[in-house]
Amino acid sequence: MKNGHAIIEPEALRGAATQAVAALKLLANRERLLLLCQIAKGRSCVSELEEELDIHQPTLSQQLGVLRRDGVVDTERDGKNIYYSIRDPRMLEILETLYRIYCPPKQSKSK
Amino acid sequence: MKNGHAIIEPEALRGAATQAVAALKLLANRERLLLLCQIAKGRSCVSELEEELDIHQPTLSQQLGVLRRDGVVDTERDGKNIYYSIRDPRMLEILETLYRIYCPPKQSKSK
DNA sequence: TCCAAATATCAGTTGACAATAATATATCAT
DNA sequence: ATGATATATTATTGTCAACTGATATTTGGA
Repeated sequence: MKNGHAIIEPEALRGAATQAVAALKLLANRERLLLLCQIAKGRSCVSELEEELDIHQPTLSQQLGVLRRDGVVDTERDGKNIYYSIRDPRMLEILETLYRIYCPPKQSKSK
Repeated sequence: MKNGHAIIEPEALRGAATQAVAALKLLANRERLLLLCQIAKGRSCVSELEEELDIHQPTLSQQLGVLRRDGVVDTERDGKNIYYSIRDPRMLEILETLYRIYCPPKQSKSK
């Protein structure tokens, strides 16, 4: 890493860290991360997510509730279904980075 | 986000997610994130970190212990002091992204 | 060898998060 | 209005991570 980040005052740094940590906490759970990856690929409704991720419904809704309250995702009702999409572009940026690091195009390396 | 990531099989994706989540968990704590930022700026010893971050010693050592065991940091003894530095370049990449997102050069936005 | 400084480890407590089960709400079709 | 489907909420419980306090280990200097 280039050693030259913008110099930032300790107080501001703490503030930034608080924000960053809030986002990281949301990502730091395997099911929720996969969930966000799925939504990032394109909006999906709860039953689709339930099927693709094999998480059972109340748990899924609870997690989605967290993401909603934190402003990370948007919802849109279409008849009986509710579609989720990513709202916070910063989340997408982090997801991009994670893809780049942990999902290399050719070789997949498991633990 | 461009909708085109490398297509990755569900199993491999789960493996990648497991790895990513392990890293994210380490970052998803304010003190530990600040700690890593500090170390990323240049190697530092425990007492320096203790002073700069105002975390008391056993807690700090415990956190550093976690980072050590997970292969995220390297240690190097110099006399009575032990110096820490980042070992895992992937951590640096994530930290870079977080800086870009949450520590914009000019305007600092809190909360 | 003995002491002080730096760091690490251990045991106990607490608090936050996630899973589950049960129930509630909203929408559509009849 | 009634039933069925999709989603949300609530209460309960179990698990794990982090803080604290006390103690151990390592090193350098007297």
